[in-house]
Amino acid sequence: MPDGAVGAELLVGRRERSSTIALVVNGIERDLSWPLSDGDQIEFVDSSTERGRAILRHSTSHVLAQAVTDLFPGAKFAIGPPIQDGFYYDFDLPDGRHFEPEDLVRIEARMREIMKEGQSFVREELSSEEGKRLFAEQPYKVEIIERVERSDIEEDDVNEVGQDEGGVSVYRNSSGFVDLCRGPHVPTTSVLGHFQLMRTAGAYWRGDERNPQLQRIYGTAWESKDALKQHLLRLAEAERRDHRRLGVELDLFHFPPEIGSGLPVFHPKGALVRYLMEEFSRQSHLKAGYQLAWTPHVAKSTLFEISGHLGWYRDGMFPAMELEGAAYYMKPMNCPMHILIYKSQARSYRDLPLRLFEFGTVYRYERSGALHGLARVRGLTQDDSHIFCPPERLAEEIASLLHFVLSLLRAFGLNEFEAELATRPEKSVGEDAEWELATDALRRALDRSGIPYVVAEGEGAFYAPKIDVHLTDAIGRRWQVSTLQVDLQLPQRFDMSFNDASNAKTRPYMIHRALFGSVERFMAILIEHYAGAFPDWLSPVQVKILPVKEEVAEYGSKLADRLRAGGCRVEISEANEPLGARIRRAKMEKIPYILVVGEDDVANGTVGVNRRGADHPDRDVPIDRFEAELLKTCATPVLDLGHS
RNA sequence: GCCCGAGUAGCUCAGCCGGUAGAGCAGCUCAUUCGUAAUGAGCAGGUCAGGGGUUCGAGUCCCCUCUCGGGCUCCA
Repeated sequence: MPDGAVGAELLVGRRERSSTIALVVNGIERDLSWPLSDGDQIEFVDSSTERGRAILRHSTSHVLAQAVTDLFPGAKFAIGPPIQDGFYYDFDLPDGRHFEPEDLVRIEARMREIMKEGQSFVREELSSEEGKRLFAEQPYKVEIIERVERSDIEEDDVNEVGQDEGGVSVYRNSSGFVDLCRGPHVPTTSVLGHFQLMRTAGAYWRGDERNPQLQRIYGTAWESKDALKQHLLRLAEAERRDHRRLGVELDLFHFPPEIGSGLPVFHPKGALVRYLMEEFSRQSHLKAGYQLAWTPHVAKSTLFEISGHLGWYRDGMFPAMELEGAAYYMKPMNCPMHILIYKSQARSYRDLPLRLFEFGTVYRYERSGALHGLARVRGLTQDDSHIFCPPERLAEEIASLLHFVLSLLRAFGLNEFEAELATRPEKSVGEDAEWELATDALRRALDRSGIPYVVAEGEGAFYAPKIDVHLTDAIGRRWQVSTLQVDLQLPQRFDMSFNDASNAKTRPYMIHRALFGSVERFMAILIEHYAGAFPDWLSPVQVKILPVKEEVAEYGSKLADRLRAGGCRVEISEANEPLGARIRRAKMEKIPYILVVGEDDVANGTVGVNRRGADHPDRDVPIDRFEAELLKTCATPVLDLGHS
């Protein structure tokens, strides 16, 4: 290649040509038109890789900005980065205008025109002075350039400006549209096209709620028609699994407006699922050496003053109730009350570790816009535990705790985990040595557990480092569930102690830990993970018996009695509507076993078994054999308590 | 909390330019008694989220409140 040749020339005659949209030159992403020098290290960026898609999406967001400025003269544009599955762009429309749903249709049509025109993206580098002149009418762009001048670039800005040059770079389209941008971009708008605008939203400038709110448009964009289609199918699948929809369809819970936002009631089937989840958890805790605790829902201000909650967390609490001269608060956490149980007697090292466990319902004032089905509520039940142990036991305790957490999650059929180790934030309290000891104990526990983890520097609570466990559900979404925190503050605030083996008064370490996180939220995750088809042991109804006609009803009810005696949850659907209709109804209820019994079965002591998910029913199964199968699949899982 | 959108029967939704509310499913009744995803007929079901306003007249237009949805912010 001659010196000064451009990237695109490398591709002539190569198979990668059609899907390569950019280059990586010496480790930096560049346009295909980037001039190359002898000795440059080159990689091709394919549009179907995450890197390629990001470029594609970023270019699509430019086209969006161009379309909006075409259709809304005077619109100011702010930033428009690629994001997971798509892109967005933030605008400030003249006269405080807002986008309406019909606007998206017009904008999308204009974008398709721009793409059809095949406008090229041409890079140009300017001094920041030139940049500010060019964007004189674009205050948000000027603000970004000024940040570049002060070297005060935030993560949000890196798509907008090149960090590696002294000035700024811009991209011009052949139509004259120009945007501040680091690049790279696809060579022309004709490369784009597999996109869809999704929704509009308000978004604060620079993500700060004190700043004015801009109008954001979200879109999705992909390298091919098929990839776009697959993405839209995934969205439809997520909608089908939405726990709020399934909660109504399966008659599990609802949110009565008369009670208030974020305060669910559980109907019999939902309450049963909850009971099963909680009971399994409770039994597991007892087997693992926990002791139960039970504490009230309200407490005097004194308690939360000592704990510090009223100091740091007042805004997140329900306001006070005045009673006999004292202020009472709904508890936002259970820990202070568990500490009082600890403190009810003088503790010896022989009592430790003391592991207290409670399904504690707490109340938190979540802002109305933050509420989301069962996943974000104002009254939630934590499967909360506080473990008090001597300093030297900390590492061992955390390791076995993490093992317990993962075993329990696995028992619910969840297998894909990733943890985050959140370390000391800048604003925090406590001694360095304590932080180090606690963080180190967490890190060693993670190493032993074998699950992948990342270190989130400075993401810890101000009083403690923590491990957060995330899981990936059946359709690849991540949820944060368990949290495990070493508390360096509360033992001091409550002046907790125990007598060690040499009779010295010693401060215990305290571990907070919730495993489901909240029962409500965990149920939401299970509903979505299983698309409402709970594992047999959690299904509110495990077996539905359908007598073909009334004459065999008695056989059906005897069968029901027998299966119930074995501990299974069985319903009968009488023959007052056609069999097909009853099958359909039971299928929609996602019942694991539908049993059809008719004359043949009465004669032979058999059942027709229609298993959830099976293509065909299984006729003439002897009752004994079915019962054995049922008892096996409906059994509560056995927790692996093997100590690591 | 903020921006946008929505709220009509238990559920899903229709209801045009303002003229007094409609379907399917679910429910109830009767008939049907059936072998693996919808039997038929009939009946009942509504303060059109709530309040205020404009109008001869409001589900429809305007204002306020509540609730929900999508985002932003927040999640100690």
